[in-house]
Amino acid sequence: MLDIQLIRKQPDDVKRRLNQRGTDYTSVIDEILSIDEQRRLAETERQKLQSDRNRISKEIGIAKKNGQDTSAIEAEVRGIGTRIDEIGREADALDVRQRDIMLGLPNMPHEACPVGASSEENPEVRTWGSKPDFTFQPKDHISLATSLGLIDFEAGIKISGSAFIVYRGQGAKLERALLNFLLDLHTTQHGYTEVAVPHLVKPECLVGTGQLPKFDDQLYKCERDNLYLIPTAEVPVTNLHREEIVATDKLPIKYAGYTPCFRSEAGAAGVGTRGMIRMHQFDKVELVKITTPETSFAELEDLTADAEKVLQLLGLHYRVIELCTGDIGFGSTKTYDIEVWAPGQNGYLEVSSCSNFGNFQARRMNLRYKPEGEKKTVFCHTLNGSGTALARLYVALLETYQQADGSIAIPPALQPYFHAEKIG
RNA sequence: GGAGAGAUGGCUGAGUGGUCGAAAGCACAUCUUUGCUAAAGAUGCGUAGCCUUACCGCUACCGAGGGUUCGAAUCCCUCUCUCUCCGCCA
Repeated sequence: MLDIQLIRKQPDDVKRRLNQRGTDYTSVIDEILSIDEQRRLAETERQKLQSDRNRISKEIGIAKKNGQDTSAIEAEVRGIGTRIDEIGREADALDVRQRDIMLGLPNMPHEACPVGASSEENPEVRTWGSKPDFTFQPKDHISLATSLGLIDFEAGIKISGSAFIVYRGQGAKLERALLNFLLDLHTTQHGYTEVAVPHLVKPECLVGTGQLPKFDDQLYKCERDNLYLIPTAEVPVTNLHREEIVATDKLPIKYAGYTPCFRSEAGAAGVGTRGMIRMHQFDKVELVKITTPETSFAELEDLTADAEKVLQLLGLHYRVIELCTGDIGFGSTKTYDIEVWAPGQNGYLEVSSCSNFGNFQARRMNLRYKPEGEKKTVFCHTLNGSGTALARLYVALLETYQQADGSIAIPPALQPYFHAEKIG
């Protein structure tokens, strides 16, 4: 959520920066300002009336003690009460309306965020490694995983429908090995605390991280219990500190957590959904940081490097791109995507998206800290990035390490977890 | 699922209709004094909003939401959560 004070003070600046996303927010900001002004007028009036009522009610109390008749003055206060109800309803309605609009408003891209209209204009920041050469025609992960019996695509469809898969045998073990490798790397080498969190969350958590109210159709919901399946561990992990004033010496807080992720992917069916590249359920290790405003952008660089380390250790070629203003996510102010090379796709797959949300999420979940020597609390900055998504990492691994005889080599870093040098 | 108890400021914990935003203690901050790895005293110390250049001031908040009343932490209703016991269960 944006700061209403900032919108009031620098509306043109806010409009300019939001409009860089490629949508015109001019009229929305004007509407917010108009509602805000009406709201404050009503609020001031209400408070004045409440003040009157408090004062007179106290006088009544005193008069009654002295045995005086107060019926006339009580009638007067009753009238004030009626007016408080009226003006109060108006103020509350305006407040709700203002909040609803504010919750639907995206974050402002950072000033340094590259301006662009779409993903076409995302600049490449750096690359690591190179595309592997094959002496044979490389296969894609679908045929590799099927012929080696690692993944049963039909079984996934049978029990849950399309875009669900079943890992079997060595295939299931490979997924488990990757998970352990990732969690161990981040917790022992990068200083993250491992957390295992619920996979079902209350709606307010999703409001906190920004998925609600706007992206309700992308989520699986358990209607009867009013709980949602998490689309990413970002939601429960960041919300661990919702409504808190965290101690300054605890910052930065760094969490690594594995969870499955559930996404309905409404409207995403069709192109690019074959195999295991886009699924309704996939595993992911997520990195989350809660920091002070001063350090968040440096922490973003570190977080991205932590995610890159995964691909480096596994020997997978990748590139890092920065998302331009037209492609950046709803709550983010700056985002790096890490894309791994998948030979069977002849293309790059996004395995991590590392973002700094500034205080956008912190405002929504009221997450603050009190700086040393300051009286006022300040909103924290929140960051997260995949470290990394498992399914696409799995794809890149199979396709990169496939051998001429159809087997899959296991990179050395993963062997202590997989307990074998190859599959097949 | 059944029965009971509870929810007050960073913590402990008073407060059952009228200067209660809330006693007291602890913790914390500043200062003073005595001194030496501490003690005593003084003062301050919740959050948010409105109004203000600022100061001042005002309003709301005692789990949440309604209600009664001139006036609610306090009375009534609904809900949520926590704890204890029973049942069921991986």
